[in-house]
Amino acid sequence: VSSSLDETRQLYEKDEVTNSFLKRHPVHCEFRTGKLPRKRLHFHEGCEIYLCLGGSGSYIVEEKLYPLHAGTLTIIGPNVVHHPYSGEDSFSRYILTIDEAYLATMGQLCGWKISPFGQFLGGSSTSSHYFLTAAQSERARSAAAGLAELLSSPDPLRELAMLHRLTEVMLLIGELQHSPAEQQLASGANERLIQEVVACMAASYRDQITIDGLLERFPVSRSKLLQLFKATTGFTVTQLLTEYRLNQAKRLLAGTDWPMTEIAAQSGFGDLSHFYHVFRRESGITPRQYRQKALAPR
DNA sequence: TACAGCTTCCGCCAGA
DNA sequence: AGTCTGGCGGAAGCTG
Repeated sequence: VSSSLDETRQLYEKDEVTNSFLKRHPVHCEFRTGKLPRKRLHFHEGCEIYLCLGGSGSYIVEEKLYPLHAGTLTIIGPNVVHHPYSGEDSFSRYILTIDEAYLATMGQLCGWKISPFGQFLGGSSTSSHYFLTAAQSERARSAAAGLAELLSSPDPLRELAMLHRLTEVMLLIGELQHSPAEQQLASGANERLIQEVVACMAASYRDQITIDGLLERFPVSRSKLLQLFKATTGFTVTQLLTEYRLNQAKRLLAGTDWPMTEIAAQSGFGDLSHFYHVFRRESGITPRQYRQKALAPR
């Protein structure tokens, strides 16, 4: 029992990994390959740019489900709930994270009228998703590879070189935003089904949701829904539901001084005792401890 | 698709 | 009074 408790503690720390990266340096870039284990739906500071170079999978970002395959580029705003998933060993990607303040400084230099994230994400949305051509994909890959290499280099001109690489990435994103037709690859019926189910769950996780309720709205066979959902998202239906609820609870804990009864109710937990149990199990600390950590000065 | 068997969840109560 | 843990039984979810 104690070892699994340690594991959940470590999971909580992992949530904080991106934040601590950005504290040390405002830009982080890393290449990873291999399947993604099911982890937490989570949020962190800074903007995340996710470039997929091989294999396929899917990315839950708030209420959206984006398909991932070679040449997809996903941009996620700061503190936006997300979770990438792939069960394939050949899945490879670059993950680039940029500190909010750093982007704001770049924005000042470039004379952006709206916030850098608005500029970056194309308006008021909290995320965007693009399908790159082979040439665009190669540009993004080489810039990301350059960034990753520079991070471990003692080069005195490193910061300048990184800024150069970063500018390449942002120019590409600017092009993508202004390209006339965003070539939305037609997704299959199965994929659309799960996209709609995820959107439905994200919209109503505060209420009681049951599998039967979902089946009334989406008339497919029970086993098909459950199996497809798991294969696509990496979560079972109730697991994802709990993830949405926990993240809402975390936001409310950090952002309000509401009592636990209110936090639990507004997050979709019908029972206070159950809320405490689940929170403890999934994050390793109690709700009050989470609130204290979130409010502590950095 | 239907179902059996197993696991996990959920709401409730009691108590620290 | 508010926060948190433990345990229980029925309900619901999940897998093969």
